Amino acid sequence: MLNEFDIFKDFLHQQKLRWTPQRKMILDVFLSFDGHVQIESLHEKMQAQDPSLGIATLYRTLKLLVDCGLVEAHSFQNGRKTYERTFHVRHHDHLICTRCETTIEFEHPLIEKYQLEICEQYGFSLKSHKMELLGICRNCRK
Amino acid sequence: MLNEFDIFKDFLHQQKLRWTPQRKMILDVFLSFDGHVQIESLHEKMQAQDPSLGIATLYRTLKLLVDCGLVEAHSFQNGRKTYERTFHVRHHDHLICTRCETTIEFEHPLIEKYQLEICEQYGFSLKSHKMELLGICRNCRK
DNA sequence: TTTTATAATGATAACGATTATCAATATAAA
DNA sequence: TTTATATTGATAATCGTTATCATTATAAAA
Ligand SMILES: [Mn+2]
Ligand SMILES: [Mn+2]
Ligand SMILES: [Zn+2]
Ligand SMILES: [Zn+2]
Repeated sequence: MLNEFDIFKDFLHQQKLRWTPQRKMILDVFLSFDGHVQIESLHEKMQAQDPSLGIATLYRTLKLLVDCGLVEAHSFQNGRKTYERTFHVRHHDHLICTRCETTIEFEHPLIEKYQLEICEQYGFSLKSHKMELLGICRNCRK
Repeated sequence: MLNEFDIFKDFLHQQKLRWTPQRKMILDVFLSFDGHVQIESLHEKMQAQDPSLGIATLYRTLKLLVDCGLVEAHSFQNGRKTYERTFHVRHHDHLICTRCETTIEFEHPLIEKYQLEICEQYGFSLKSHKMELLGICRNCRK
């Protein structure tokens, strides 16, 4: 049973790239978080474990993880990206509260189906999609 | 019958802001474009009409136009924003070709309906949404 | 029509997240 | 081992957008 580390290793090998202690540690740290993570949090935790690790390597590795399909990058609100694991995680879209920045995850099979229909209609080959519903969450409405 | 200029003027007045020749010209130039416009195009056309007009004012005015609801700002691909008029233009979402950056506009009433249902379910007050389908367009697939 | 309070302007410096650069080092295949 | 080349960390650069600030323009009030 393949886990994320094996998948990443295979990907690197296929691309003639190399498996390094830095990449291992970054994947390790990334997986220790749940949900949406920001570079800043990853960097802090990394620094705690090994202060010699540079932030450029963190950015580079995250990009590789996205390329190999283990991670999804979101550009929600404030210009900062967030990262989310996708391996053994169901696809979903997001409700985003513009007041407290909380996100709620949801999925709707019919919306996904209609998206495909629309693409067919225009001869479009769908690779991915982004759907964000922006508003005020239950808590913030009180 | 109100047009964009009247609406903008009213908005400014409500907010105790001022109607200036620069704001008039920027709205004028903006409306002379169809579809999605980038700052760069607006700036070029502005410079042609009046080279003394500064780019800071362009950014500031676009932001006001978004605030008053006449314009929608998109952050599609490369970090650059595009602007689109919304007055007397039906709401729609976008198919975006990641190869040639062409966009196709579409609307799907049921998708919109399900979005509302999801929000109700989570006690969420929906303000706006963003839905982008990314892939390869018919032309680029050939 | 002045006066007056304050909003707007243009030039340009600053911002800030991400990328590029580069010399030193590490990896892995031969 | 050797060797080709990928990777690293430090840091400079990028670039669209904002903030700053002194000067000027607007519009309501007098
Ligand atoms: Mn999520
Ligand atoms: Mn559009
Ligand atoms: Zn909230
Ligand atoms: Zn295309």
